[in-house]
Amino acid sequence: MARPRTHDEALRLKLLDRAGELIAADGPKALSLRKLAADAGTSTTAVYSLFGSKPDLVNALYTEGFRRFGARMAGTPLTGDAVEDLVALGSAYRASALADPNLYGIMFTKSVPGFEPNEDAEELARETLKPLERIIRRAIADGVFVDVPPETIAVGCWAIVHGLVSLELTGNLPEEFDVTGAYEAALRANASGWLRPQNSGSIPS
Amino acid sequence: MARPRTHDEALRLKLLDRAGELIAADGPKALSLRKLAADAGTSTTAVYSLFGSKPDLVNALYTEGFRRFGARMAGTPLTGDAVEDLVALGSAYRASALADPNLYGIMFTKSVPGFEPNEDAEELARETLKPLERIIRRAIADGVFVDVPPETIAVGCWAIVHGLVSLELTGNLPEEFDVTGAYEAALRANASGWLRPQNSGSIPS
DNA sequence: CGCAAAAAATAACAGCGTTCCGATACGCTG
DNA sequence: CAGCGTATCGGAACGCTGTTATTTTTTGCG
Repeated sequence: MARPRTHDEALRLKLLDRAGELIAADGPKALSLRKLAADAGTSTTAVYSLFGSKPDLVNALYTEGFRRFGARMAGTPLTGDAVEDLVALGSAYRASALADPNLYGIMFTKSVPGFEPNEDAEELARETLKPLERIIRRAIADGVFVDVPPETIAVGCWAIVHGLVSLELTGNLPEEFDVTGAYEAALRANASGWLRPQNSGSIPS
Repeated sequence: MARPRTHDEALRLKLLDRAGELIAADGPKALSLRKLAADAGTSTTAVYSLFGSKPDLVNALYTEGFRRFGARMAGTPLTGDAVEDLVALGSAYRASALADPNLYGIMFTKSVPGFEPNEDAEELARETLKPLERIIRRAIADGVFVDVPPETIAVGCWAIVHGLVSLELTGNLPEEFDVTGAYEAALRANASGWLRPQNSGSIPS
């Protein structure tokens, strides 16, 4: 009845892969549909038939980014000590960002101007923060953390890791700064701030 | 000797003003030199003779943003209580961001793709964080905060306010979330985490 | 075998930042 | 006062972008 499609799943993956490379190498600005299509040996139309538009292509990258990010978070070994576990999750968060800074920009800092994630992608993104919530809920239930809404603490934890990573990636940290050390100290200080008074005896040096 | 210039300081201010409005209204993506020039009743060449390029124009916006931001920070009344003063500065930071979110994006989240602030602008930006450093240095000297490099604490404080504000501006906070309350609680928890043990008795509820 | 339909590639469109170039309008000089 | 030199300006042009329309190609079925 018609011509069989060659814009298949393989090409879709190839384009996604190459798009990731382009962004990782030279930032979101360097991702051009024309260059992308030329690199993949096809035409710009392929992107439109496979993804719909450039924002939709970015949405696919966003989703893939959160898949990897979620795997890192869910795969972080936990000890049961809430403060240490929050530090560990924060370190995984940072490692994920440093592994592909430009992908991180797409995921967390709206670095591609016209792009907004769709509902599915946002749901996936929210899902990746579940390990964080679990730790906090348990710590509150066990009386280790103060009894405030868990969202409050979760947002605070997310904020400090996101803030630290953003500052690091945008080059806003001082020269000759022990990033890893300061990062862990800041995470520990932040987490310790939510300890109930009788548990707050141990403060980092 | 030659034709007198009509691309003068007044036009420069007019362009900057209008550029700020365009960005504030529809985001950095909506700032087009052609539209800007047309709105100001001049030609695109004017922008190039007055600023040099689009990134240079954005640099002027960046500088103006940090001038206002610095005034807010320096004008925040302080009490001498380190934790409360850090909360106050953090609230001023948030107020500044909410007053013009898109300007905040230019200043702190590299929301204009090709733009990098020049050396003068970066120096001005660093200067605005001086009040933060002063508070921290005194708190360490007074034995209120633990004896770590002040940069470590400063970065931690900057990170949490930047992280919280970023999450708020990108719409990543939960629905029906008491932002102001959670913001202050998180700031207080973070600052409290740097208290020396004997001073850490009072934790927010 | 030819025809219709589906898919892919090419070309076109509108917009962008930037640069070039001809037109313009002034101050100095003769 | 006329005319020239020159600094300045505005419009047009260049190369790029994302997107859309059009044309070409390819295929299975009657």
